[in-house]
Amino acid sequence: MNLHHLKVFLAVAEAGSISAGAERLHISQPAVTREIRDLEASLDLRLFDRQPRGVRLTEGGLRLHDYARRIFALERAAERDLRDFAQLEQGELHLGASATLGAYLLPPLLTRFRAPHPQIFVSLEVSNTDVVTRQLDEGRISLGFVEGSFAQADYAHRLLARDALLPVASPLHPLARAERLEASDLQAYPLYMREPGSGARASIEQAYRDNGLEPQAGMAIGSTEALKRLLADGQGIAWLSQRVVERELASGELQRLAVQDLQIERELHVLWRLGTSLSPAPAAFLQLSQTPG
Amino acid sequence: MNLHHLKVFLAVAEAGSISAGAERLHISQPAVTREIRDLEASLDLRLFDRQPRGVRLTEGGLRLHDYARRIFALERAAERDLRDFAQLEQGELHLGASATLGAYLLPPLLTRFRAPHPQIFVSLEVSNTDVVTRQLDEGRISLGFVEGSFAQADYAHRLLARDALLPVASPLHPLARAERLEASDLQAYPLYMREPGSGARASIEQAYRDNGLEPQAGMAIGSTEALKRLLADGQGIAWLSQRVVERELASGELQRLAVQDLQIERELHVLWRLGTSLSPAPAAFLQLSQTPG
DNA sequence: TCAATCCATACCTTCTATTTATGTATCAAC
DNA sequence: GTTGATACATAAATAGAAGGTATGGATTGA
Repeated sequence: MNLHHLKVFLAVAEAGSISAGAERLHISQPAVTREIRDLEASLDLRLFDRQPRGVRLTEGGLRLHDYARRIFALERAAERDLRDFAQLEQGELHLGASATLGAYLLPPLLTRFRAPHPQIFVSLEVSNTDVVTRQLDEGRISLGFVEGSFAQADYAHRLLARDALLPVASPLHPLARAERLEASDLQAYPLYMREPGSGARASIEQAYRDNGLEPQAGMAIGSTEALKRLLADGQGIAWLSQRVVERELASGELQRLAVQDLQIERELHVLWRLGTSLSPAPAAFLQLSQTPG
Repeated sequence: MNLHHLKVFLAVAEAGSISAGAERLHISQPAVTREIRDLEASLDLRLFDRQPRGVRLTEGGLRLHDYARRIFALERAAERDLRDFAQLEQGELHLGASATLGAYLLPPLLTRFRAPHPQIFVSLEVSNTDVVTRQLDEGRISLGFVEGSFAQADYAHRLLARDALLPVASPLHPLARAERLEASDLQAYPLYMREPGSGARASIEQAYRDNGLEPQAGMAIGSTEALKRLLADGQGIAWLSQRVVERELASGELQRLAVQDLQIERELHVLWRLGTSLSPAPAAFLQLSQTPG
C-alpha cells in the first residue's frame, strides 16, 4: 500500500464509480482501474464490488475509507496551515530591543507591520544589548535590535541607521553657556551613564578611551528617562541619543554642550541567529525595518 | 506538496540529517536532498536549517513535522487493521440458518471455524428459509444456510448436502407396524408440519403435489423439537429430516413408516448475495463448509 | 593539513503512473 | 431483440517522477 493508491481509492469511494473518480482526479479511467487493482492486490483484499452502474465499497473497503478520509483531511489541514504560516496569515513574531530602539524606532515599525498582518501575534521585550543577545541565543526572540557594539561574528546583522550621541546637560549647568568646549573640559563634572551592558554606555566608554580620556562615571542609571530627569540637578553631564533628547533640546529643558573635539556615533543594528533561517514573520519584519517608512 | 515528499521529510526530521534519512529510506542522499528541496519549494517555506553536522527543523518544519507524524501513524494503523481483517485476525461473521441446519449442521462447523480464528466475532441466527433470505437481502448476515427451495436466480449458492425427509410417527400409531404403505395411506391421518415459510414444509408440499396428493396439514408448528413431541399422541404423521430423528429412531421413540412410493429429498444450500464479494471471514467459513469434516 | 562528514549539483537511468485504443458486460429504450 | 449508453477491464506505448552515480565544496576535528 502507498498513499498515492489511497488517494485514488478515496476519490473512487466518494465518487461512487471508477470513471467518476478518474474524472475527479483528472486522470483516465484505466489508470484508476489499475491503481485500484494494485491496491487490492497489495492488501490481498477486495475493496469494491463492481456493479453495473458503478462500484460499492466492500466491508474491508469501508474500513479503509474511514482511514483514508482521516489521512487526507490531515493532509489538507497541513497544507492550509503551512500556507497560512508562509503567507503570514498565522504565526508569532517575538522581538527584543534595547531601550532607545524599543522606545523610538520600533513603535512605528510595529504599526506598519500589524496593518497588513493582523493575525500575527507580536511581542516586544525592551531591555539592553546584552539581554537582547542572550534572548537571541536562547531562541526566545527571532530578531534583536541593538545599539552600538556587539559580537559581530556571532550574529547575522544589518545596519539600520547611525545615531549620534550628544553631550547634554541642564541649561543651569556651568558649561551650558560655553561656546567652545573640549572633551577634557567635561572631566570636571560627573558623567551620568546607563548601566554596564547598555550599548550606549559601551559606545561612550570606547569613544572616551579612543581620545585618551577616562570616563568619570558618577552614576549608573537603568533608564534613559530617569537619566534625563537626573540632569535637572544642574551638576551632571550625559551623552544621549539625538532621537531621545530631540524634544527636550527644542523646549530648552536640556542644553547641548558645545564640545568640538569629540563626536560619538554609534550604529543601530538588527541581529538574528547565525545559521538559522528566519521564519516568514521575522523575515517580513526585517524587510520592513530596512524599507524607508 | 505530495505525500511522498512528506514521507521523505519525516524520515529526515526524525533521523536528524539528510544522509541518515536517506539511509533509513534505503535511497541515496542526493535523492533525498532533492525531495526536500522540492518540498520546500512547493510550500515556499524553508523546513530545515542546514548545519555542519546535520539539519534542524525550522519553525515551519516543526509545524509540518507534527502533521507528518500523525498522517503516517494513521497510515500504519490502516495497514495493520486491513491486514488483520484480511488475515482473519479481526472482523465479524454473521450467519443465518434455518432450524435443522442451525441445530445439526452448523454447530460442528462453528467449532472448526473458531479454533483457528478466535478473534472473529461470530453470530448465528436460527430461523427459517424465508427469514434467512430476507436477512441476506438486508445485509444483516453474510451467509445463509437453508433447506429446500429458494429463489435460485437471486442468490449465489453452493450445494452442501442432500437430506432425506423420512415419514415418522409414534410406535403407537396405527400405521407403525405396517410393512408396506403407500403415500395415499397417510392421508387418513393428520399431517404435522412446520409453519409456512419453512423449507421443510415447502419440500413436503411440493412432493405431495408432484404425486397428485394434497397434504392434510393438521397443524403448523414453529419448532422441529415441538413437532417431535407432538407425534407422541399417536395420531399424527410428520416428514422429518433423517438427521433430526436419527436418535429417536434408534431409541424406538419414533417409528419410520414404510412408505414405498414417495421419497422426499431436499437439498441443503449455503447462500450469499449475488454480485457482492464475500469478506474474508464469510469466505473462509464458506470454504470450511465445503470441506469435509 | 588531512581525513571524515554532510549537503548540493549535474547528468543519466529506471520504473511507475498515465494515456490511448479497444474490448466486454449490463441496462434501458424503442 | 436490437441499439445506444454506461461502466469496468486489458494491452501497448509514453511521459515523468523518483532514483542512482559521480563529484564538488564546506566544516570539523585530529
